[in-house]
This record gives sequence, structure tokens and C-alpha cells, in this order.
Amino acid sequence: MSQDNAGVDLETSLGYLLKEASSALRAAMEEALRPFGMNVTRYACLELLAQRPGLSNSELARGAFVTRQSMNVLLQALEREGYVTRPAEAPVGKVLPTRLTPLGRRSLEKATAAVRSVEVRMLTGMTGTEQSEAFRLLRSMIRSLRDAG
Amino acid sequence: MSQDNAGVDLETSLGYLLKEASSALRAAMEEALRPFGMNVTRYACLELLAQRPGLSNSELARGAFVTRQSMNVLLQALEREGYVTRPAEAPVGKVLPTRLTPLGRRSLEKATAAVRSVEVRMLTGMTGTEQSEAFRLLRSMIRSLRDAG
DNA sequence: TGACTCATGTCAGCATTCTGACATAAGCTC
DNA sequence: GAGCTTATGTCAGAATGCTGACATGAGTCA
Repeated sequence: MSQDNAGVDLETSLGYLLKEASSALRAAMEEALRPFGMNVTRYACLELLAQRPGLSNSELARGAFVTRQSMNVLLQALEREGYVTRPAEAPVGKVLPTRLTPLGRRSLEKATAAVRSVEVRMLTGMTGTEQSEAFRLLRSMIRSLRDAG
Repeated sequence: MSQDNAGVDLETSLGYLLKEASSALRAAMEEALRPFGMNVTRYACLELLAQRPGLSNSELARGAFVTRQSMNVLLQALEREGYVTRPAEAPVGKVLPTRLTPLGRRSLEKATAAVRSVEVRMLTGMTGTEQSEAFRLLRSMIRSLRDAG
């Protein structure tokens, strides 16, 4: 197993495990969303808009962990397909507040159940205390990464 | 804050937080690797080969969380640039065992220090016990996701 | 041996996301 | 107001990763 090397040991690296968990979660979500003709980024965008109506393109991009250019492409598609609406002109500045249409809301509701079942499955076997602890530890990692970013 | 909706509350979703942590880690690693002309997938491939020489294309793909088609493209580039070698013919079956060249090893060594510093930074403020706990909890999530995948 | 299943390497085409660039608007300082 | 910085929306091109498909080799089982 070549234990005595100078590199990062992937078997015991928390960063590698984090990537592995995230990859498994993403795969499970993509699979769950496929029947609805949706992918993770699309779902994240709709879910963000459901919880915080009027978010701008850039805010949605940050919330879905993609660039604002990528989110712009997605929003144009969602708008064309009638899932969201944006005013033709910015009420203030350049920011275009986006909102779900009834169609978008219906589409989201169907997908939400599937996504929630994936999250429930992921938490199987963990107590409430352990879930809180996982939450706290992940928050700590995020903060540390950002601080000296 | 629209608390009383039926959707997944992103503010308290462990899945969302997992994605956020993974995204922050990836961004930090890409930034750390950029000075060396490397990205995360490239680094993961070299690191895997350093720890387990002779891995095949498919095995590397699984270890780096990409498809074997993507890894194949990467390996062809790494081979062309002289970082890895593969036999012209498979010793057994179709599997082509890949190995680092001295150039590949030197390239990896320079990047490893940068990557390790990112991981150290991420773990800042966590005790050894907490790191073990994080490891255990992530493993649990991965297992649960795979089981009914 | 033959049929079946599974894993592998690889090619081609497509989808998604990114980087680079530009114009514009808001806020802040002098 | 003038100048600077920052943030935004958007377009264009490039990089990256994925799905689909095919041929091939190994293992299993009747």
C-alpha cells in the first residue's frame, strides 16, 4: 500500500473524503432529478428562487456555486422555457430580480420530493446530535478555507 | 426569510453545506495549483499514481471522480507531455498500467506542498478528535448514499 | 466449446462550465 | 463634480467533462 511516501495520503485525507462525499451526493441527486428532466444546478436555481424570490443573477450564481456567466446562460434558458421571469429593465442599477412562474413552482415541487429523499437517505444511521456535529464541523472547514482565501 | 415553505431549507440542509464545503475546497485547491500549471483533476491523477503505481485508466477515473472517458483524455495529454508512461500493449487483458516518469514525480512534488497547506488550513481550529469525527461522519454519509444507489 | 455478462480502452459528439472582455451602474473619497 | 473601486449583466471563445457507442478481453456457467 506504499504507506511511507511524502505525499498527501488519500486514504486518510479529509479533503479527499469531502470530495468523495460530495461526488456521491451529486451523483445521487442527478439520478433522482433525471426523471424530471432536471439537473442539480437547475434545481438549485429554482429552489433558491422559491426561498428568496427576487434574487439577482449574481446572487443565484453564488448560491448555486457556479460563475455568474454560467448562471446567466441557465437563466436565459429557464426564462425562454417559462420557468422564471425577469423584468425587461432593471428597477435599480443593473440588477434584474428573478421570480418563479407558476410553471416553475410546479416543476420545482415535483423535484423537491426526490431531492429530499436523497438527503434523508444520506442521513440514515446518523443521530440528530451527529447531524448537528457534522453541520458544525463543515461550517468550521468552510470558514477556515475562506478566511485566508 | 420565508421559513414556512415546503421545500428543502438550504440554510439548514446538510447536503447544501456539503456542497458548499466541497466548492470552497476545490476553489482553494485550484488557486493553490494554478502557479504550477495544474488543476485538481490533474493533481489527483498524479497523486494516485504516486501512491499506487500501475493503476489503470478506469481505476484512476474512479479515484479522481471523473468518467473513464475524461481520464483517458487527461492521460493522453499527460503521456504526450512526458509526465506518465503506458505500455504500448496491455500485459494482460486490455488494462494499461500507468506509471509516473521522473518528470511527473518532480512536478507532483512541487504541487503537493501547496495542496497540503490548503488541507492544513481547512483543518485549522479543529481538534484531532473533531477531525476523526468528521472523517467518521463523512464515511457514514458516503456509505448510506451508495447502499441504495 | 459456446453464450452470456461484465469491465476496459477509446473515439466522436454534445453539454456544461469556465476565463476573458466590455459596458454600465452604485458607492465612496477627495 | 471627478476619479477610483467594486459589482453587475452579458457576449464570445475555450476548456473540461459527460453520454453514447463500439470492439475487445476476462470470467462464469451450462
